[in-house]
Parts: sequence; structure tokens; C-alpha cells
Amino acid sequence: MTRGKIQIKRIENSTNRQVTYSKRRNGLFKKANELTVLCDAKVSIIMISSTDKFHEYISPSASTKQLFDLYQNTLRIDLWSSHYEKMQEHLKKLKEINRSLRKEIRQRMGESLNDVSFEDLSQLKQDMESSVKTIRERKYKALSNQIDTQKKKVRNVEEIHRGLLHEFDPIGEDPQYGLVDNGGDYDSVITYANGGRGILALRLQPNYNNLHSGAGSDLTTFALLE
Amino acid sequence: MTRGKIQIKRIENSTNRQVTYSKRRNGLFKKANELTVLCDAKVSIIMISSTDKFHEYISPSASTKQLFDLYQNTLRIDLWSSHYEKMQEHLKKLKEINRSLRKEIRQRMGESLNDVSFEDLSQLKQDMESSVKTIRERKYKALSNQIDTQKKKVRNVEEIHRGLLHEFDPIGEDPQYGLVDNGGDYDSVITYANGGRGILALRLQPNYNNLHSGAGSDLTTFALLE
DNA sequence: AACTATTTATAAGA
DNA sequence: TTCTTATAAATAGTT
Repeated sequence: MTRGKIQIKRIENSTNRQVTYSKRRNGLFKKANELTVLCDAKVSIIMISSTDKFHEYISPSASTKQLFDLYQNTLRIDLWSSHYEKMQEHLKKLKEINRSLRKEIRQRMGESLNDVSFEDLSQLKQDMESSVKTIRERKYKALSNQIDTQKKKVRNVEEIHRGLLHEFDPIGEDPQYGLVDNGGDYDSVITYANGGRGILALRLQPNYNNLHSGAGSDLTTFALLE
Repeated sequence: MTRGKIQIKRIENSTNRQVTYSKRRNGLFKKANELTVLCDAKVSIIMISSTDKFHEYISPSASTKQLFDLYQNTLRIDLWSSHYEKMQEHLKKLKEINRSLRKEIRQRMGESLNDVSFEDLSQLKQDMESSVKTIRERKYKALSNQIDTQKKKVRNVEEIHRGLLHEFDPIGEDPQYGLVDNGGDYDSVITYANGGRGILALRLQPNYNNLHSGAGSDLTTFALLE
């Protein structure tokens, strides 16, 4: 920085590097001390040269350990603060999304439409008409599925009914034989225990199963009750 | 340091102090960075302003914690080294003192006198003559003390002997009266329990006491046994 | 934050 | 290492 400007990059000549290190270290420590005195501040400097020589400066009123402890505490607090801020931002965003979702739902239910522009309103109308169409199609499909299922059930019931009628005749002649014929089938045992009232028994049994298998069987039950 | 030189002492105006703190902090950090790059060194600076604001500089290739740990290790090693050196110095001194003490003892025993100067030899001779005199006096004094003690002991023994002889006569006529006369004295009770063999009992009792009271009674025992 | 007159720091050489 | 010195850099006071 005198006798010609220098570039701030590693001094390759080892001797020069050490000389400069020594000179500038003194300069740095002098500046640090001036800062300490002028500004009533506390300064800690730790330096390690390229040859692993160790030097330190510490303001008269402090200790290196003391300042380092303060540094660590500050760091810890800063980390926590930034974490806290991030959490709060996240929370705010989620609340905003929540609010807009609720608004959309209200609009789709025909409420809170006062502050919606004509274009948006038009768009919303198209959306909902398209949605209605989709829902209607879905409903038809579900209905036809239900009808198919219904038909199968009816066929199944008729089948069982026929079987029961068929079994019923021989029982009068030889009840033991009829029992053996059903081979332990649970539905049939219940049917038999109810004294032949097969259809009623079948209606009750799915209801009981619902307690365990959830809503999946509702349609079946509804179909049977209708 | 421009527009007029300043004194390096606390800036009283708070605003000026903070402005200077800010400017010089930047300067210090810049210098630290140049040093880091130019000299391939590692630098850690921790600063706390008079208003407890916190700032740090750390070389790109290092962490503050890393440098602080190195600092602590170095410190620990330095402390141990200086402690070790002190111990070695102390050891050396003690050895030296030891050596000279042994030499003095040898000289006082008439050995190793070849390298002693005439004056020292003369001094040593006077010392030793004076010492001999002191020792001789001490010896006489000790002897006379022993003689005195001896005389007392002999007198004591004669006294006891006379007492025993005196007791021995009445016991044959009225043993109970003799017991009451002694008024619960322990030695006398033993004397009585032993069926009048008083001398033997007195000889044994001091020996038993020695187990508890130590060497203080040795002379007495010895005197009685002789 | 920008300016600038000065002081300070320091690179290179001895 | 220390001194010298020409010059770059830092910065105190001011705007």
C-alpha cells in the first residue's frame, strides 16, 4: 500500500509473507486497541499464521473466554430467533391459505358474492356448471352401479330362497340330514336358527358387519332395506 | 487521524463514538481480511460495542469456534509447559542444596578436605571445636539429669518398700481393718485380691498400664523390676 | 452516506 | 529485525 499498490492476494514468497504478517499483525492490534479506547468497546482477536504461529489481542477490560461465551450465547439466541420468525411466517401463510379456501367455499355455496368481479363471477358460473355436469354424470354412474349391485343381490337372495325351499321339504322327513347338508356355512346356520325366515336374517347380518368394516357396505344395506 | 489529529481516548459524545465505532470496525475487518488473504493466515475477531452490539469477523477458511478451541489448547499447553519448567527449576535447586549439604557433612567428618581453602579450613576447625565444646556441655548436663532422676527413683522405691513392710505386719491380725484403712485405693485392692502378694502385684500393674500410656512409664517399670 | 484534508499504515529497499 | 520513505489507505470532521 505504499511504494506501489499491491494486489490483495496470497504472497507467494514465504519470507515476504512472514514479514508482512508481522507488520500487519502489529497494525491490526494497534487499530483494535485504538478502537477499544476510543469507542469503549471490547475486542478479541485470535490469529494463526500460515506457519501455525499463534497470536491474540484482547481488550484490557475483557477476557477472550468471556467474549467467546458471549458470542456463543448471541449465536444461540440468533438461531432461535430466526427459527421463531420462520415458524411465524409459515403460520401466517397457512392462515392466509385457509382464509382464501374458506372464501372460495362460501362463493361456491352462493354466499359472499358481492365483491366478486363480473368476469370472475362468469368464470365461477362456468366452473360450477361444469362441476354440476361432472357430478351429475358421477351420480348416474353411481346409480347404475347401484342398480347392477341390486340386481345381483336380488338374484342371490332368490337363489338362497330357492335353496331354502328345496331344503325345507326334506327336513320334515329327516331334520338331521338337512343340517349335515349345509356343511357349517354361517349364513345358512343363522337362517336355519331363525326357523326359515331367510330374507329377514340376511337383512340383519350386513348391518352388524358395518360396525367393523365402516361405510363401505352402506349401499348394500340401503339396497336391501328399500 | 485526518482533518486534525485525534487523541486516543474515549470519545465522550455518544453519537460520535458510535459513528467512529462503525467506521473503524469496517476498517479493522477490512485489514483482517487483507491479512487473511495476503499471509494465508486465520483470523477471528469478536467485538462488542459500548451499547452491547455484537460483531464478528472470521476468515473464510475457519470457524470462530475452531480458532477458539485452538486458542484454548495452546493456552493449556503453555500453562502446563511453564508449570513443568518451574517444577524442573525447583528440582534442580533442591538437588544443588542437597549436594552442598552432603559435602558439608563429609567435611565435618574429616573427608573431602582437599579442595577447602586454608581460611575455610581454619574456620571449620573453630566451628567444630566450638561444637565439640557445646556437645560436651550438653552431655554433662544430660548425665547429671539422669543421675538426679535415678536418685529420685531410688528414693521412691525405698519409700514404697518401707510402706509395704509396714502394711505386711497388720494384715495377719485383722485383714478387714486393713482394707477399710486403704479407702478404695485401686493398687491396694489388687494387693488384697492377690492374697497379700503385694510386691508381685505392684510389679505387674505398671507393665499393664504401659499398653495405654506409652513410653512415659518405662523408667518406673525398669526401676521396679531391677 | 459522501467528501476531503490529513494522518496513518505500510511496501520496498537498505 | 529495524529504519526509511514514498505512497496507498484510513478516517475525523464536515456537509
